[in-house]
Amino acid sequence: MSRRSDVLELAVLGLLLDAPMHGYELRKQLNSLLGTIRALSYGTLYPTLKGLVAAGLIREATTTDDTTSSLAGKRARIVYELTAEGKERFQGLVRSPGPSAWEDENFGVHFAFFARTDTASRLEILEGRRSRMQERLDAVRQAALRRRERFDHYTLELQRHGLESVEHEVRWLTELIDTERAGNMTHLRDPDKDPPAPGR
Amino acid sequence: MSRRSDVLELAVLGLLLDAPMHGYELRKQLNSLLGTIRALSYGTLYPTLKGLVAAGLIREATTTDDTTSSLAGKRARIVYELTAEGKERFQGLVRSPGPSAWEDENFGVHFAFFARTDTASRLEILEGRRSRMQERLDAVRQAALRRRERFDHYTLELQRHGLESVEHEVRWLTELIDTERAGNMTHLRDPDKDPPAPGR
DNA sequence: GTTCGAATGTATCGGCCCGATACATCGTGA
DNA sequence: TCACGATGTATCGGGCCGATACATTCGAAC
Repeated sequence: MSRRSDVLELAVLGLLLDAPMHGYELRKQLNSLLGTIRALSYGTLYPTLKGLVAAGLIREATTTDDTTSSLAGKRARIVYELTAEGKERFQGLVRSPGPSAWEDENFGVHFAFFARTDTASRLEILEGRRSRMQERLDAVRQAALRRRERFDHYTLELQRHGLESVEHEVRWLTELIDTERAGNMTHLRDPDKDPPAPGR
Repeated sequence: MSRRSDVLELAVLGLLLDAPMHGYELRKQLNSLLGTIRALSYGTLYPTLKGLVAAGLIREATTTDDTTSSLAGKRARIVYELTAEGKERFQGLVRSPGPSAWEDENFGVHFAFFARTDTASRLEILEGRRSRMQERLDAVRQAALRRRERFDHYTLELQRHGLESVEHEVRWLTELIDTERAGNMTHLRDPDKDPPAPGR
């Protein structure tokens, strides 16, 4: 209930922002969206949905098509939609650098919903992530210098690969930041629409 | 008890293979070894140690230095060492392609203990991981082709970055496999010592 | 037309593992 | 001497996963 992971909440609210959905669809969309990055299991999803309803961020909207309704069956099928508080909450979450957003597994989820926010928030989060990755780079390099001989060949290879991966991410983030800044320049006056610089 | 995660067990047994240790040291070594890859928390470590003792894979060896012993204090300090079954079990684990070894977070741990096994096992695991990564590559590329237009700019960027990361890992694995094969050629007759091809 | 399997849909339960926390001792430097 | 940080063991609450159960609907094969 209390320390709900933020990022799951963000994902559910973000998807419901596009359109009302039921749980099954929610899971499918998220898993196709994030692919290998992160999966959402039913064991997490349904309790989360209940929590969000209890918190007043989403609400149940029973299906409009009653073509099936005789009397007994009543196929269970619960469509959820955002409340006003839910939309507000999503905006708060997607901009917030709340602690969990910086973790390796969570950052990608956060990023996947960037299209629903504005350039300023995007830049803040991208830069926050990049500076953290650079700190990590420095820390690992320091450590490597200090006790290089204590490690065997394979551990060193692992370190090297890890380092290169982080460097790769830093380059990616820098690219995105530059694009974002360039795009920001060209259409300063409408913060709602956000066609991010054309080039793919 | 039952479905113990394999990789934790591997790590603990692997470290104890080098030298007997107590929990605190175990945790420090592992976290410095794996750095950002994976952390081991006390909430996991101590139950795991108990489980391993119960399974007869490790045994408690009370500290030899009794310089401190007056009578009351008896600073709690439990040194663990491998049993014969433990060493056997480790060899089984480090070679086994047991399901958990292929997960993203676990493969690195497995890899970190490569120095304790032989070239054949290393090659099997490296190639297993590579082929899985290539499958993932294909799957993601397929998916991207099929429904490219359904995703927004940021989701596509996420996909691209993910793809590049996997490609990077495949290149790394290929390098390692080549080195391993070359090293295997040059000293076929002693599988115990394994000075893996000099180049860093 | 019927039947059978795959997709759609909701829900729970056991369990791993993390993060926080508590408690105790030791070494060291101000 | 006294405080603080490192060493050390241990537990507890809880989030999230994986498996599983169960019901309905649709399409394809026969």
